Amino acid sequence: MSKILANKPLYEEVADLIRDKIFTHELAPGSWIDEKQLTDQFGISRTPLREAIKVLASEGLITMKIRRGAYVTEVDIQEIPQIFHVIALLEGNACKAVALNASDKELESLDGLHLKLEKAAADRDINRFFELNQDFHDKIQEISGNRWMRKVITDLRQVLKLQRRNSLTKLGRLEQSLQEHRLILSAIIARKGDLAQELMINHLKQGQAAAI
Amino acid sequence: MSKILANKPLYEEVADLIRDKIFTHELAPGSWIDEKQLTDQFGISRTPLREAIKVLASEGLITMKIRRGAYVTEVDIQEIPQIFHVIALLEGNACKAVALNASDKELESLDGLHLKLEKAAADRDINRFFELNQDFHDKIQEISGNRWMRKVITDLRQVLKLQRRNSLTKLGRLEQSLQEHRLILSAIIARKGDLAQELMINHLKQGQAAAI
DNA sequence: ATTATTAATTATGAATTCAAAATATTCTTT
DNA sequence: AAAGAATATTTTGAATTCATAATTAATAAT
Repeated sequence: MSKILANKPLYEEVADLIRDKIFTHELAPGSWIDEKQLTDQFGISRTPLREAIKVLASEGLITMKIRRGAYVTEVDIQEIPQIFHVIALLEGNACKAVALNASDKELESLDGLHLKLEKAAADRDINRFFELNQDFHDKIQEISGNRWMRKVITDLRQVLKLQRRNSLTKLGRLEQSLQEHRLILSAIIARKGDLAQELMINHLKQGQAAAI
Repeated sequence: MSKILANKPLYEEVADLIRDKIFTHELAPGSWIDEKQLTDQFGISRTPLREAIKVLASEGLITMKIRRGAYVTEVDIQEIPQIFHVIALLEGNACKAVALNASDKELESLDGLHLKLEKAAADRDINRFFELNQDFHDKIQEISGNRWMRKVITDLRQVLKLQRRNSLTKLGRLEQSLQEHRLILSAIIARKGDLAQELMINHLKQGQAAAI
């Protein structure tokens, strides 16, 4: 690593690197973590690597077998709807809260984000769309102001990323997702809490269907 | 430790021990983790201790400051309602699911648990009551069958335990809590999903009020 | 006596070392 | 040649060691 004056502990940097590898499927679900290979690759010792592995295990991304090693968690396909269910419950509720309580200024910033999303879609910039799509959801949670709800959703989305590869890349799904966002946004702006909630839940259900 | 053939990795045992210390307030919120003191006390080296600390940090129980150490997380009092809100949303939903989908056998086991709870209350066995109270909630989640929801609730309850000391020990609260459980159980058995959900949410709101 | 500066101590972050368990390989034996 | 036992290698779990940053203590200067 040879980094002078790190602002982050090494084990966190390493955890980030491994997370990336997991999400890009460079480390695919079920594959074993080769400590030697990774320490060589990262140029670090086993200590911070093993600390990182333990953290990822407590996030559910990695599963540890005692005296046998650790492997990337394989999410049982039948658990995917369960995870979506929890996310939908929470994001739907956050959405309702935003519709009912957000300040005009907050709604403006949400609207601004959505505008960028429209732009990315028009440009057919899939990666940017994907990123902004995530930002839109995250912004709603931010505005709703429940730090803990946000953390839970973030963690669960992370686990979903183990499985899902390309739900948004499916032709037509992008356009449909955009349309759903439009509806959600207008319900929020119209201060229709229940409608916004329902639309968000439906939106996530669609995403789930596309993911499986 | 000097334990031959451990079935759990040492760092997990240590994490459990530290969790206990945190919940009993032997390690109170805000107090710094003294690595030397703990390694001496547990008779282990710093390696597994530090691994445990990192896991607890990712659970939110401990906060780490780089090159400065780790301390028991102090939950901002204004965040408590946020945490309760998430728990209520999830447990309420689980409760509804149980009312609508549980098998008769599962309801029987839930009823059996409640009976023990009544017994403990009659015996004025506070500790046992507290334990069974937790089991009752946990059983509902188990029956509802969403592993991930359960994990989320467990983690959040853990954070709550940082703060709350003795909400159930308050005179009268025990009896009231029991009465609320009775209502929830009968709504579930009567297969009234929405009512069961509402009662559970209300029950948790009461608990929150008592906790603050 | 109080503040600055420097030195000593302690604590943290990370690499290395060591012991034991698991896996792979070789050597028998049939 | 195949199965099983014995040995060697690798890998994991945990203690120890080492370097550096942070804190405390001690000294000097105003």
